Amino acid sequence: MALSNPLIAKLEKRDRLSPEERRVLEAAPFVIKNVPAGEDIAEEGQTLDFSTMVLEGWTTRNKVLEDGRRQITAFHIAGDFVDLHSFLLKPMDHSVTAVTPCRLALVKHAVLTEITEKHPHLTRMLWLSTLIDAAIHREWLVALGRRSALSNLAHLLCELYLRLETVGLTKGGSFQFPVTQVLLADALGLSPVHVNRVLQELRREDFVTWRGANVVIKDFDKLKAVGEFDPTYLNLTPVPR
Amino acid sequence: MALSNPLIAKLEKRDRLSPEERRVLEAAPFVIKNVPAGEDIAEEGQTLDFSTMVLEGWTTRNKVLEDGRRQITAFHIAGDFVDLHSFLLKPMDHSVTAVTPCRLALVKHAVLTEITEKHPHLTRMLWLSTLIDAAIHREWLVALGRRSALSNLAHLLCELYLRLETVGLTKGGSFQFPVTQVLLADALGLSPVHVNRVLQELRREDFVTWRGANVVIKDFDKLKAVGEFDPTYLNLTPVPR
DNA sequence: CGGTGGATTGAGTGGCGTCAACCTGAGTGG
DNA sequence: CCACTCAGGTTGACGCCACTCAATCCACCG
Repeated sequence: MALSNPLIAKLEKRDRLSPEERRVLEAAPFVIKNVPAGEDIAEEGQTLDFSTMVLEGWTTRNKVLEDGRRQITAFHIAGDFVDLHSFLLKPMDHSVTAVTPCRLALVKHAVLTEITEKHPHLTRMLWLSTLIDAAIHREWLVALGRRSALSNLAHLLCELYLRLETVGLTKGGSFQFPVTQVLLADALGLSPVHVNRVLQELRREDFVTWRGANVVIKDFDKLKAVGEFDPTYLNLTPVPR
Repeated sequence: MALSNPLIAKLEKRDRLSPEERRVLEAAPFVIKNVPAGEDIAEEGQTLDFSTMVLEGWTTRNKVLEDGRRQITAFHIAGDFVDLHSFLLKPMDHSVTAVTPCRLALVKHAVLTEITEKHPHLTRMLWLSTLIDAAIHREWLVALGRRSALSNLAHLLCELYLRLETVGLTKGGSFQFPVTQVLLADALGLSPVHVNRVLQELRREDFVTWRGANVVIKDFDKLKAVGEFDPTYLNLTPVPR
C-alpha cells in the first residue's frame, strides 16, 4: 500500500490533484512504524526531523498541566498528517499519543521541503490541511467556551462522522470510536463522571446508540441541531486552491 | 510606509529573510483600508479574493451561536495577517471584527499565489505564521477546557504581552489593551459579570494595574506562574525553516 | 476466581451564570 | 454649566451546571 492512499483521498475532497502531484505523493519515501495503544508518538519539547501520517488507528494531540489535568486538542485518523506542523514549528508544543495500536508513516522533513521547492500547488494543499486543522480548533474553542456539554458532544460526533466518511471509515450511519469516557472527558473539557451522564442523555434522547466503540447515529439531523453543527469549516467541497 | 514593516518584523523573529524575500514583500501590491471600531472586516460565509493584514489597531476573529452567544477565537494586532487562511480556506468559517479603528492592508490572493509559485522559503514563512495561529488556538483550548478563569486570564495577558513586544507595542511592562469586559468575556468563555470579579482578583493580588485600556504588568513571574505560561508555542526563536 | 480497567451511581459542593439594580465618567445639547 | 443619556463597570442575591469524592457494578482475563 502506498503512503498516500488515505492522504490523496483526503486532499482530493478539497481540490483536484494533477497526475504529477499524485505521483510525487506516491513516490515520496517513508518509513512504516507500528505503535501500541497508549504510547506517545511525539512528545512536547521535541524537535523532530520527520512528520507522521496516520495510516491506521486513532491518535490525539494533547497537553498536560502541572497538576496532571489533560486537554486533548485534536483527534486524528487515517489520512491525517498528525504533526505536519512540526515541519515548521519547532519544538513541539504538545504531545501526540496513540489511542489504539497505530500504523504510521514517517516522512522526513527534507522530503517535505523538496515538495515545497518544486510543487507549489501541492504545497498549498498540504498547507490547506493544516489550515483545516486550525478551523477545527476554532470550532472546538466555541464548543468549550460557549456550548453546553451535550451540545459539545453532539458537535464532536457530527464532525468525526464526516471526517471518517471522507476516508471511507463509516458504515451506514455508524463508525468505530475507540475511546474511554476518561479520554472523551479530556477532549470535551469535562470530568469523566459528567461525560457519563451526558452520554446517558444522548442515549435517552435516542440520538445515538453507543456500545463499546461502536457508535450508531440514529438521527443525524437532531444531532446536528443539538450541536448547531455546520460542516462549512471542514472545507469538503473541491475548489481550486 | 511599506506594507510589510510589522510583518517583516514578525517573520524575522522566526527565521532570517533573504534580501530578495524582503524585497518581494516590500514590493507586493496592496490597498490600504481604514475601518471604524466595531465594524466587520470579513464575515462568516464570504469567499474572499484578498487577505487582510493589520497595520494598526486590534481585531478579533469570532463566531456567533444561534442564540447570540459569541466566542472570540483570536486577537490580532499589527503585523498579523488576520485572514491569511482565507487564501486557501473558502468560504470564511468565522467573522473578523475591528475592535478599535484599524488601518488594514488588503492583498490580493493572486499576489499570494505568485509568492507560493516563486518563493518557497517565503511561502513556508507565511505557512508558519498560520501554524503559530493554530498553536495559539491550542493554548486557548487548554485554557478554556482545563484552566480556571483566573489562570486563563493570566495566560492571555502573558501571551499578548510577548506578541505585542515582538512588534514593538509594549512600553516597559505595560501595553494598551482596548477591550471591554464584555469582549474579554467572549474571549475567555465567561460571563461579563464573572470577568469583572476575576479582574478584581488580579488587582487585589497585585499582579497587574489595569485602568481603562492601560495594562501594567507588575509581576510577570507571578502572572506566568498563575497562568502556567510557557512561551514555547509562540516560536519566538529564529530557526531555519 | 480474584484482579483490573472502565462504566455507573449517589451525595454533597462550588465555580460561574443569570438577573437586576446601581454607579461612574464621558459626551451632548440646551 | 447643568441636565440628560448612554456605554461600560460594579455589586448582590440566587441558582444551576458540572465537579469531587467515594462506592458499586460489570466485563474481561490470566
